[in-house]
Amino acid sequence: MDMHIKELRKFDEPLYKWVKRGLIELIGLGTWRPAQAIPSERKLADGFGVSMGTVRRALDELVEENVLVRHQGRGTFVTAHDRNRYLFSFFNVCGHDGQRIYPVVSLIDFDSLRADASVARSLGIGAGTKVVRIRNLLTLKGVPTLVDEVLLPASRFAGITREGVAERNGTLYQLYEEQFMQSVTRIEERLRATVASAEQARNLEVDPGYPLLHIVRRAFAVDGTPIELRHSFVKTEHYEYSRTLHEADRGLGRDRG
Amino acid sequence: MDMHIKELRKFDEPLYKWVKRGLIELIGLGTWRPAQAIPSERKLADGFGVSMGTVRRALDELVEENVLVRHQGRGTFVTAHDRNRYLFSFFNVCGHDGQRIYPVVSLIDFDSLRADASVARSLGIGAGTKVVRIRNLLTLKGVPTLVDEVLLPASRFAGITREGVAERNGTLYQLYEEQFMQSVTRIEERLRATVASAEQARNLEVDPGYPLLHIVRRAFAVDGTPIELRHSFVKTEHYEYSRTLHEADRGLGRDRG
DNA sequence: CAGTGGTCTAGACCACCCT
DNA sequence: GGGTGGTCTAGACCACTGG
Repeated sequence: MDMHIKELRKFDEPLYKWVKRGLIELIGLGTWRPAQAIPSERKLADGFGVSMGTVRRALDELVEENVLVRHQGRGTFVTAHDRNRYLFSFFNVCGHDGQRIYPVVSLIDFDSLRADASVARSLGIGAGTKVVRIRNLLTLKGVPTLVDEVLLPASRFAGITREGVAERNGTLYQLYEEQFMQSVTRIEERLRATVASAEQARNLEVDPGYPLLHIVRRAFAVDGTPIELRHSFVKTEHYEYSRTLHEADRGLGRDRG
Repeated sequence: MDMHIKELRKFDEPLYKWVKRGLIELIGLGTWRPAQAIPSERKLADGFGVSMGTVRRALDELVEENVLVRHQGRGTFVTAHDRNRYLFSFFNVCGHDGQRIYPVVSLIDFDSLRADASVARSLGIGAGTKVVRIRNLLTLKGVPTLVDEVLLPASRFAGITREGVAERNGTLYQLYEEQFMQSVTRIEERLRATVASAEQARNLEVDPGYPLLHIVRRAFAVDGTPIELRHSFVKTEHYEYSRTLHEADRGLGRDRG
């Protein structure tokens, strides 16, 4: 097994939380890649020196958070996020009739800049730190519908290039996961109404001043730290933003673990 | 204890699912009212003739679904849908800093009309059926922020009056639950950007043409049928719409087991 | 203080999957 | 058959709550 768990247990922390943190750490280090199996529950229990029930509880929470997937009789696997999984999870734009459509993404611009105070706070990095900026136009069934600006902390995406982004297969989040070992498990979105700037109007083929849906999104990695800040501007003439909420899905400050 | 569990276990059903169904049944029958404690885990284990771990698993799921609430050292209680619970569950407007504020609601208008084809389809009723219309202005910290129009199928809200709505304590959803036995457990929201009409502008103290967030909401009862159609128009100058999404919260057709 | 839920153990037996 | 996860047991000790 060779588990080098150097981390100490936190004061007053339940054992299963410690096991969970340890597993997140090991996954983050790339010990097991997406779609690969992790050791069996019995082996993990031995490795961590706890009972199977305790390991099971840690695994339960990681499965609930979609970090792991269990297959009876086969094993427990690190979640692999294919195109559909990410799109259906986090792309909430659909037709007025509720129909979900695959967007065609075209890269408008790729550059880097220094984070101002607001961006730095949102990404949990120091002001003046280098961030990568990606700007896209999303077209749905031939209708230019959404422009966005994605900001990434350069330190977590070392080696990212315009070509890598432009020539990717699938979603940006798959790129984060496959190339940079950053899986998105949670997003936070704030929505406002605004009006189109000259450039947005040009891209979306409307007049300046046309009302747009402005979505500010922060995406979080498995360890709970922010890895992306994204501003999206949506023309809602033919498409709209859609979500179903269950009472159990509380709005803020939810603790799933 | 006196548990008259007549229900038989289903074939191939796990024990804890049977316990869970039994508890839901007993709660539905009014054995324990909202805000009342249910028997302790040990007593339930005895009553059902299973181990505590099995009871615990059933309770875990009911807590996750917000049917029960646990308080260490005190007991396990049937959830009461008070003002805070409904507000935090379904009112997603907050300050730009994320701060949640209690809205002050004032009734603009109350009347009834016949459903047109679109409304009828949204509410799952026949075209021409009578619907009640409630229009409100919501003010946050003195700032008029949201106007909405609520449409209810009159048949499910027999006896609803302007006075009953105006003089309610708490949210509309509490009114639905307490007066009309219609608990809201799920909502579906679609968001668009639009511009203020003359009347909306007057109510929200902006100029006509000001960009507004337009939220179309359908609310569903426990049995999954729609009971409310609501159009909200939000001035997002000082407040905004906010949601946190976990990957586990999939958009459509989710089954919470 | 006694009673509650929160955590944890060290197993058991089963259904399922792969070889 | 041998290994996996799925379920279940019959306890243990702890922290917290209320009287």
